[in-house]
Amino acid sequence: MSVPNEGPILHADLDAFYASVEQRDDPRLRGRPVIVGGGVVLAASYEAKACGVRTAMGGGLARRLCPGAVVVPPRMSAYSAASKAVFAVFAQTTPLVEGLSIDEAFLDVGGLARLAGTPSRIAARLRREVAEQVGLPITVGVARTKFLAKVASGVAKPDGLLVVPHDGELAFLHPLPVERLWGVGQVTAGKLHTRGIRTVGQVARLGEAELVSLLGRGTGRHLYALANNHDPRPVRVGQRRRSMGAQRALGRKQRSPQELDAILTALVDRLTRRLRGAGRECRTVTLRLRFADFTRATRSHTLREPTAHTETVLETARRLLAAARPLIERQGLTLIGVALSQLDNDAVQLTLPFDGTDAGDLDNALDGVRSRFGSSAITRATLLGHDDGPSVPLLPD
DNA sequence: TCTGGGGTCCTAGGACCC
DNA sequence: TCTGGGGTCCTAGGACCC
Repeated sequence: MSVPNEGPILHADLDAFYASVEQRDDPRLRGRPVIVGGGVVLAASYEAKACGVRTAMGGGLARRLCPGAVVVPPRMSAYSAASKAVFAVFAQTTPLVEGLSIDEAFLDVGGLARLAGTPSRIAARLRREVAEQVGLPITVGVARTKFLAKVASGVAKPDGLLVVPHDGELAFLHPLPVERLWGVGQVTAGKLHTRGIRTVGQVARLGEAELVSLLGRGTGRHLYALANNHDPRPVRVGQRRRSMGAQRALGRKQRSPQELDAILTALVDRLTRRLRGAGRECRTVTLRLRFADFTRATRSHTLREPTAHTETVLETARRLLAAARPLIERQGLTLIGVALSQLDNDAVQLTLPFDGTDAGDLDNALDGVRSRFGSSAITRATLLGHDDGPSVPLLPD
């Protein structure tokens, strides 16, 4: 579903989301550096960011950089409740909301002008309502296109509001460093830097052919369009998830095949449960591996028929793992993950099981018990004695 | 800085079909 | 015997984002 790109578009982005929720819920944390997460930083408050603490940083380094920081364990249910409340405020503003992650969304407010005032008034009210109703700071960028709105919110952070006027788009965009462009990460920025290109304006002065030869067709064309301010993408409502994954870092420790199988089983168990909970089925099962030297590999298999059955997915994942055994023994394994893709809607089951047992019924029975008594109520025999660790959803920043 | 977890999209080669 | 062009699907890798 999409709507015509009339704009203006708001990009609303919660600031240091997990850390802000912690500061909201515990007044003692306000104004202090807060780090969410133990072994690795899941989120840092702006006070902690000022010391150089960044998301995904190791916990040890973060503590050295910011000895005064309060480190708190993540409370995922609190964050997802806060996210729901914020998205409810978005929905009060306009039905045309495209969620990007747990803490970020585009809102198309074109056509609202007569009812709700100018875009900047709408954005200011949105910020006020999120503050009053949910108690969290949020930054909003306003522009004619999604890309410019997103760049604007990035520039305005934290707790800011920035409107890019129609007649000031290039003046806003061109002085910015190339890293501000959506889709420019370390690799692309590095390639541009070696050519002496540091600003968006310099990118815009290159020809499309030149960018394509430097960066490849996909990235080259993408950057050419963005730097020249061509972003026709409309706000899309009701986008469905295209894949679902779960992974687990293993550290340097050697794992026995039995241990690996137990971890794999736990990952598949968790994933297929989520899959069924969402009423979806998958066709492709991908095994993700990371080795001791931090290189990665994937092995995948596509099934003839879509499935949401734990045993079917597990069998496929086990075969992929078995086939990768020599690779793992050579390279050493530091992470194992499973991703499910080619997701379909769960069709009504028309086929009857030929042997009188229905794997789906067993899955549903197990899911039911778990949702009533918690996921620890039923544990596979192979998992006893192994801790699968907590599951962590999308990072906020 | 010895390094989470969950996603998206793009590219390229090979198999297979017409 | 040597050979076209086009399309789709699958697999694997890579860059990037939050």
